[in-house]
Amino acid sequence: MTTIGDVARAAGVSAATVSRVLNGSATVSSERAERVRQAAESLRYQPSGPARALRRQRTTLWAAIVADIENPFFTSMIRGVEDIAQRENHRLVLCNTDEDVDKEAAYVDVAIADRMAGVIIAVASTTRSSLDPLVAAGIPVVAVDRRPRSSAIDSVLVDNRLGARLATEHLLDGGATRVACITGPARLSNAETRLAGYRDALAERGHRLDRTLVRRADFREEGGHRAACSLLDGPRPPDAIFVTNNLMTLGSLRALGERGCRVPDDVTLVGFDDALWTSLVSPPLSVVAQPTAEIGRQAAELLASAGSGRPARHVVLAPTLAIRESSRHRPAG
Amino acid sequence: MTTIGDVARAAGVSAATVSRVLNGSATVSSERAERVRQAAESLRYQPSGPARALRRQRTTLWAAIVADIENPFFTSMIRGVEDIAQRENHRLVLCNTDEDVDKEAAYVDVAIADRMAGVIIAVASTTRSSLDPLVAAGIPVVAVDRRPRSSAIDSVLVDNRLGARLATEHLLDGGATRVACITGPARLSNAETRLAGYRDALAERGHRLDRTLVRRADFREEGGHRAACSLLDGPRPPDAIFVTNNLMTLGSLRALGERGCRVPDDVTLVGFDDALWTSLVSPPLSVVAQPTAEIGRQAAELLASAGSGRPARHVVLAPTLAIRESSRHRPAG
DNA sequence: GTGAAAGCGCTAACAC
DNA sequence: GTGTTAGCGCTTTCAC
Repeated sequence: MTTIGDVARAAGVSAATVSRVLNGSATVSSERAERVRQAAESLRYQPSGPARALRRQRTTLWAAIVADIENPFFTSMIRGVEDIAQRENHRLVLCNTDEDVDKEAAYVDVAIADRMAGVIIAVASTTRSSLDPLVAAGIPVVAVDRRPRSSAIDSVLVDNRLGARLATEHLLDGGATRVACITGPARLSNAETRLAGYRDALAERGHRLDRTLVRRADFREEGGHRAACSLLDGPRPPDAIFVTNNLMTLGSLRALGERGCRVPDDVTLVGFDDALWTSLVSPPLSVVAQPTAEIGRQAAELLASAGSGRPARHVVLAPTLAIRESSRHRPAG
Repeated sequence: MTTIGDVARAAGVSAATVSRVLNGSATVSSERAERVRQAAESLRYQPSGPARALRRQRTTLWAAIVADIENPFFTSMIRGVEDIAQRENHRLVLCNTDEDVDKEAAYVDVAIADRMAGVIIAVASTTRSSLDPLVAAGIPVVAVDRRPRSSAIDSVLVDNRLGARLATEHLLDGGATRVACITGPARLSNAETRLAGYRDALAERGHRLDRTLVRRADFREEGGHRAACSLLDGPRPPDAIFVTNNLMTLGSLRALGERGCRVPDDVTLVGFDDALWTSLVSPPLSVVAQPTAEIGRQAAELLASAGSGRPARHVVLAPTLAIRESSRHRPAG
C-alpha cells in the first residue's frame, strides 16, 4: 500500500505538506499543492484510516446497531439515518444484533475499539442494555425505537402507548368484544408500552383485561405465528387481534389463513408498522404506522449535534392509524 | 480512554506482557497473567482498534456492500454471511449503496482505508464496478447476485437464466400468449441474464420476441409500478408478466390492483425472490426462489478461504420455481 | 510556507 | 518468561 511518504517523495515535498494539502488545513503554495494532488492521484493514494484515527483519536464512522435487519421498520429507519450521515460526511456501518444482548455488547465493543464517532442503537434489552461503556468512552449515543434505562441518553421514538390505544379502540369500536394482543418480549420498552396502550383502551371502554388474551412473542414472524395459533386454538378464541409488530402480523395472518379464519369477518386485525406489502396482503392490513425514515433522520440529527454536553433530548413522534380492510366494521347481527 | 500502558502500570508489568496475555500469544506466568486480566477488567480496558490495525496491517472486519438494504433478498443473504462471519471471528459491517456507483466507490474506499479483511459485494454496475482498487489493495473480494466484469473475482449466484426460463415457460404453459417481462437496469448482469432466460423460453416455444412487451425498471417498487402501468395501459396489454425482482413484483401487483385487473384470471404473474409476504399477498405469488441465506454462507466461506492465491471460484446455485395462485392455469375458453 | 520531529497505542523482534 | 525498543502511517506542534 502506498503511504503518505511515497506521495511526499513523488511530489518532492515533505509528508507534512502532503497531509496539509489533502486535509486542506494550512496554506500551501498552489504550485506544490498541485504537484501533491497529482502524485496522490497517480499513486492511487488512500490514507490509512487506522493511522489517521490513531493520530486524531477519532473517526468519521457512525454505527447503527439494530435488532433485526430483516425487519423493514429498521431498514426504513436506516434510510433516514443515511440521508443525514451523508450530509454530515459520516460513513454509516450497520450492525445486526439479532435481538441478542451478547451480540449487542460485542458490537458496542467494536464501536468503542474502533473509536467510532457516534452510535444509533435500538437496544436489545431495556434492562440489560450495554450503553454504559459507550458513554464512558465518550461516544455520543442516540437510542431509537426502544428506550434504554438511562434517561441521560438521547432518544427518538413514537408515542407507542398512544398508537396501541388508538388501534385497540378502533377494534373495539368495530364491535369486537374479545380483543387479543400479541406483544413482544418484556425486556423491550416498546413491547411494554404497546401493551400498556392496549390496556388503556380496554379500561377506558370499560372492558376487563383478560390475561388469556395476551401473548408475548419475539417480534418475529415465527413467534407471531405461534402466538396466534395458541390464541385461535384456545377454548375461547378472540374476535379481534392487535399485533404489536409487522413481522408478527405476517405470522398471525399465516395462522389465520391456515385455520380458514376469515379476516375481517371472523377476526379483525390491526398490526404495527407499515411496509410495502401491508396494503397488498389479503386482506389489506390496518396498521399503526410510524414515520420510520423521520425517526432515523431525527436520531441522526441528534447525533450530529451531540458532544457539546447539552442535556439529553427525547423526541417523541406521533404514530398514525392507517385503516384498511383487515379491521372493517362488521354490521351487528 | 485507558491504554495498554495504564493496564501495564496497574498490573506492574510491561506493555508487552499485557499484549501477550490479551492475545494469548506467548507463555506468560499464570500469576502475572491473572494480574493482567484483572487490571484490564477493572479498568474496562478496550484495545484500540486503530492502533492494532496500524501495527498489524490488517483488521478483523468484513464489509458487505449491497445495493439495497430494503430488499429482503439482500437482508436474507446477509443472515447467511453473518453465520459464517461469527464462526470465523469476523465482525460484519453493512454498507448500502442504493444502486449508486458513486456510493459504492465511496464504500470501497472506506474498506481500503480501514484495511478491512474482506468484502462481499453486490455490485451496483457490472460495467462500472469499483473492484479494481480492492484487488490492488490485496483485499479479498467475493461478488454476489451480480457478476462483475472481471472473472478473476470469486462469485456466488444462482443460475438466473435458468430461473427466468422456468418462470416464462411456466407462464406459457399456463396458456399465456403475450408474456411481458419487467427486468432491471442494463448495467446489472442479473437483469440481463434474467431477460435472456425469458427470451430463451420464448424462442424455445416458438414465440417471437415482442419488444413492446419488455420493460426495464430499477429493481424497486416504484419502478415496477411504473413499468406495469405502461404495459397495462398500452394498446395491447399482456396476459402474463414475468417480473425479475421482488420489489418490482409488489409494484406490479399494486398497478394491477389499481386497474381492477384480476390475477390470475386476467393476467398471470411470476415474480423473482421469495419473501415472508409472497404467500400472503393477494393472490399468493408464484416466484423463482433463490437460496438466499445459502448464497451468503457460500460467499462468506469463499472469503474465509481467500488469500492463498488460489484461482477464482464461481459458485452457481440452483433456483427453484415456487408455484402459487398468481400463475394458476386458466381453463381454455 | 515548509520541513523536522514527536507521538498516537499497539505488537513483534530482539535482548537478557 | 519478561522487558526494552522500534516502528506501523499519520497529523500537528515547533522551528525557521
